[in-house]
Amino acid sequence: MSTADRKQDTLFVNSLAKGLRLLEAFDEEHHSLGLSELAKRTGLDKSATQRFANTLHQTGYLMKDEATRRFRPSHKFAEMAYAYLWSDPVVQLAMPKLIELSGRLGETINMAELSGSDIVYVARIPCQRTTFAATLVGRRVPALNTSGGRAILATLPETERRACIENWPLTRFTPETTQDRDRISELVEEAAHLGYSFSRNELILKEIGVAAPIIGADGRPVAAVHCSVSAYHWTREKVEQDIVPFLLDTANSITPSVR
Amino acid sequence: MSTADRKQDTLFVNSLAKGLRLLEAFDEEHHSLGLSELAKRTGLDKSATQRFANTLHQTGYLMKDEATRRFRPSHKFAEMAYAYLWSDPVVQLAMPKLIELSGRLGETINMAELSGSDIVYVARIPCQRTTFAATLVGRRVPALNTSGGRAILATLPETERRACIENWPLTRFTPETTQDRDRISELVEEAAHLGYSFSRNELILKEIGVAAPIIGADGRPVAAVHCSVSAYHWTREKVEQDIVPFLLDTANSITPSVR
DNA sequence: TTTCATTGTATCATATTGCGATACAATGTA
DNA sequence: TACATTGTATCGCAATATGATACAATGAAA
Repeated sequence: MSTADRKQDTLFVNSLAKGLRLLEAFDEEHHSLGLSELAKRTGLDKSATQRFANTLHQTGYLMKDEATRRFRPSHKFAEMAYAYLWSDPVVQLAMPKLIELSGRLGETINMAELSGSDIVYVARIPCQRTTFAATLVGRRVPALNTSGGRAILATLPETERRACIENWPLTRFTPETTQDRDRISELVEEAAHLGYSFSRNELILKEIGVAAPIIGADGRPVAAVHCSVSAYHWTREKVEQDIVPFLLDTANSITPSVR
Repeated sequence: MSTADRKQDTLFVNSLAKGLRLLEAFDEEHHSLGLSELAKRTGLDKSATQRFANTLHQTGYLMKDEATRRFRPSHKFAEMAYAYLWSDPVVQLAMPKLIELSGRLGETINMAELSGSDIVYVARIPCQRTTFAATLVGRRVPALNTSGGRAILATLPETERRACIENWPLTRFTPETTQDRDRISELVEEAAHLGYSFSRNELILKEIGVAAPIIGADGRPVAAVHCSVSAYHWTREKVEQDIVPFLLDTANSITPSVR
């Protein structure tokens, strides 16, 4: 390796990086894990896994069930979201407006931010109809598969959004989740034209999603406000008439100032 | 150090533990930090801080503003809460019931769990009146200072709760926050008698809190359902008449089964 | 504008830490 | 009961992480 590479290496602490991989082994499908499962999911050596799991337990990040010897996330995981949400000025700015919108519409209201090729939900105001997964802050889903992601993409320069549509990953959440990149391109162009994005059946069957981008002071998108409703009770026309105007008003009022 | 101490030491990875301290340096008052501030807040050597910050940046946990050279939490912080919330069966069980209660009462509804001498909020259903801090999952506050904490304590055996009241820390959030342990003891005894806890002016002036414990299958408390309302619009009598019955019904319906 | 203080970056000799191989215990399954 | 899998404990050793240090960059005060 070159001198430049070597320079990078001496500022990188491998033990920390490996330990963080244990934290990332837990997700919506892996609530608790034993040492062997942790080693498998992280690709780490068994002894290393034992050391890192023990350290995370002693520092309070993992709880250990002494009977089953399985580890699970502790409250410290939740506390990290608390620190994140305080550090994100858009969240502070948006929260009261999202709550107001939720009160007005009586439907699920979210705010998501672009993160690589995904969006991450940073504010979630649930209603009666909201599934558990859809109530949780921190959920990450592919941008191309969501109205929120498409609303954000729609505000990027044309060549940039075209590259995103061609290259970013897709995931199938329902039998109807769109995997057709041409179709997604059409939907993003439509969103660029309308100023909001519309989706149906993407994450949940019979669920309509509509999202509007939040534009930063620099003209770049920073987030999207999203509303989801049941297709059993709503049509696109009704959504455009009764929800979209308020959604756009809310999104437009959440423009973060220059720091 | 004895052989037993040495045994413990070789399974503890200091570099990981130190790196985690950097993550914990961010909170509601520290949204972004430079290297010197990180070193101060963590007690780590300047070079170590540089290495850990660089590693957390490269692994995606911290974002770095190249202009100001300051670090801030990334979406990975929020994602950790997502993993935690899936791993906590009480949260999954409770969420729809809390949403229903919120719809019925139109006020702020939370669920908090005991964590050491604190409570940590793991579900938050805000309303129009809710302050930003009170909308955030992962917030940690001293148990003795909150109706939720007292509701939980009230269900512990008498000697155990007495020890907690005598020893656990208190924090003053408002000029009216109770620091009188005798008074807290009275309030906890009252909660033991009533089955719910009542507070006023503790975290926010002119805010009334009322909480009911959620008891696990083993008879131990696991969490508390909490409602907060404005003292401008509510009295204790009115809360006891219009909120407490529904609060108790909700708390009683969230009893996690034996695993 | 200059000078000084503070913060950030880069480097290196070295000691200590963390590694991974291994043995054995405990638990689960057939 | 026997075997497979998982978890725990140990140790020799190489590589990592340490912290001291020098210097660059930036900010603040005179």
